[in-house]
Amino acid sequence: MVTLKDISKACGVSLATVSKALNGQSDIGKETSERIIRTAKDMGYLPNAAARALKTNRSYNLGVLFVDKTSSGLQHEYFSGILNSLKVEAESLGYDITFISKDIGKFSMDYYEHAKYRNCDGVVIASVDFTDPDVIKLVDSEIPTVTLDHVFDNTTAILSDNIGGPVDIVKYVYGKGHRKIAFIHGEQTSVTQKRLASFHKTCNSLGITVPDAYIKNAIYHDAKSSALATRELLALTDRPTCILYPDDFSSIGGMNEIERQGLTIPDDISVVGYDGILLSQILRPRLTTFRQDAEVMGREAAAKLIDQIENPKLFLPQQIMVSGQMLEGGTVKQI
Amino acid sequence: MVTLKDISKACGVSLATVSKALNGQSDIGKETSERIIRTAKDMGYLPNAAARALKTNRSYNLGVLFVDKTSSGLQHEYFSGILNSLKVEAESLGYDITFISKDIGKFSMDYYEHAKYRNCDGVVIASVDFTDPDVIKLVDSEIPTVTLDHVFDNTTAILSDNIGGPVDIVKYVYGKGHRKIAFIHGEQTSVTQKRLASFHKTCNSLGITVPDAYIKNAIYHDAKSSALATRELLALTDRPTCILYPDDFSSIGGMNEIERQGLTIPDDISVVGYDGILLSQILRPRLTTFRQDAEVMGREAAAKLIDQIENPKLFLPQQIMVSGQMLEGGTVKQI
DNA sequence: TTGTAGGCGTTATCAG
DNA sequence: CTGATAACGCCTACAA
Repeated sequence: MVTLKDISKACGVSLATVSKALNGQSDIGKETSERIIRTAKDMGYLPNAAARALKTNRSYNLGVLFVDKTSSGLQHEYFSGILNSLKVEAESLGYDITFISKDIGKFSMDYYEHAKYRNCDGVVIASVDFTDPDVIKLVDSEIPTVTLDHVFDNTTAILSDNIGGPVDIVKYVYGKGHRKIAFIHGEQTSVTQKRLASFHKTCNSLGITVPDAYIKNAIYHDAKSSALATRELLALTDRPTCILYPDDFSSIGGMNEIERQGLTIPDDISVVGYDGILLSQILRPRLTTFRQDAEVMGREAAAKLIDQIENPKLFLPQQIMVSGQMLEGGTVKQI
Repeated sequence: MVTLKDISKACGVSLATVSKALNGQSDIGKETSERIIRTAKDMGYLPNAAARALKTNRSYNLGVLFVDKTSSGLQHEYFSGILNSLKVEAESLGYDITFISKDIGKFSMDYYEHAKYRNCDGVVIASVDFTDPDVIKLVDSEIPTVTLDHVFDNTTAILSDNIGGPVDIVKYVYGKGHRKIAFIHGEQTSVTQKRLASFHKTCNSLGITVPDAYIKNAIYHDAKSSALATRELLALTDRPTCILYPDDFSSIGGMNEIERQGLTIPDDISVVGYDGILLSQILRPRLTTFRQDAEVMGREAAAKLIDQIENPKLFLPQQIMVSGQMLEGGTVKQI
């Protein structure tokens, strides 16, 4: 491994001079500087991140918290989309990404300790149980954090528009003539609460009354529970004409159930998803859904976190709303 | 931040003693050792990974190469499944995971340089273009590597059974009475070559002749290209009775095309996928497909790599075959 | 059984 | 403009 020392020998200058030249300090002669940079490249010099981190207390490394109860946040196309754009943006700004978790090896650490141990300059928190005390500890610590889809007091949050989504959806299906709209929602989280409240509010403002029986709970990204909820809805004497699902993936479970009962989509029942993942757009009929912009969410998360890291003086926690958009497919009928 | 020095002061012993006690060296008095460990915990001591890496040349950090041409290897459920289990296994063995890529920040590095810069103890190579000279450079370097689904000379490879998969599939559909079997394959990679060769060989051994027109190329994870290939197959005067797809996801494109032509699955045309991702199991009819065991692949990759890192003397490159299994769904008709 | 001291590769301060 | 030199936090002969 070639170090600064090797270069200093090769160039016949001091170690300090090499360091300065390579870091573009202004107080080095232009010629010397160029010579040093050239030989450094020739010799295949690479800075040693560990040494640099030790000295500067900056690792250029971002932690990412990506766990959910099913341990499969990564399988969810929405989240893997976020991760991907987060990675791309961070890398373009010179930062690497490391997963943060509890219990690394025999050591039992919490998230904060893990991030600290790895000298993370900051942590992006996505897809976790935000009520976990370990998450709160991390958020309350001195480590800069950015949360996704959850607001804490002193942290920047990147938020998908969980109010606007249901508004757009309900207005859309209302415009298609639907008045009996059922809503199957995911497990209790602040995201779910927002979507549900927004659903009710929008229905209310449009003069639609939603029977309690039209609200069903299920589990995100779980086709089975949505199928079950669907079956219950179809068994009602006063059936809904349109069903909103927690997400695109689970809507497939619902649609299967509908078709199993000999009904067709959208002629007998209309269906709307949520997320707008790739999958939704290759189904036939194309799924009518609300697209969350995972790419922007990931990019913003990285950008805001790095901004906070690099300009701590200017830091003000903010909530950044990332808007989505309706994707009109063929699963909602005009009635 | 609490360091060894702080603990040494608090305990009234030397820094070296603390280090030894915390690392479980045998040459420290039992009492002293216990006292040190206790106060370390009380004070909330955490080792500093950077300092340790600098000193020991071991980072307990694994690099992961996860890029494909579309920059979306992560979106592919098969790969995100591998990543997930890789992560879980590595963490349980005390290793963290960092993504490796080209061009981090203004620095333009290749994969090897990036891994070196981050002091990765080893790198898992998955989902890349294995002909990329930068990949070859990394594989040929002194950094331990493990590849997924591709064999290099001096490296351990974790291989999905791309020979056995097509064998099982062809035998299965043959058993269902099919003799006119078409195969739509993904872009040219060694994986594709193996599957294709195995397909031909198996057909041959069963006495099936496959017309050239039954072999179509498409793109992995791309519904559109599979739909197109499907259309061409259906236009043949002597149509296949069964179509094999490059993967589950793209098979949806094919199935849409089939249904758009007024044909039903499996009554008019039978269909088989590849991968056995979650999605395939929630479709109705359930997709008949060959499941690749992503969980085992990820786990083995981590385990073998770490084994190689920790026992370099005992290292022998090996090829580990991870077998899959047929998942019988409802998309292949008995004829 | 414990302590001393040197060094891993960098950066930064301060003199020359 | 350039060069010593002291840290950063940790590990490890070697000495006591």
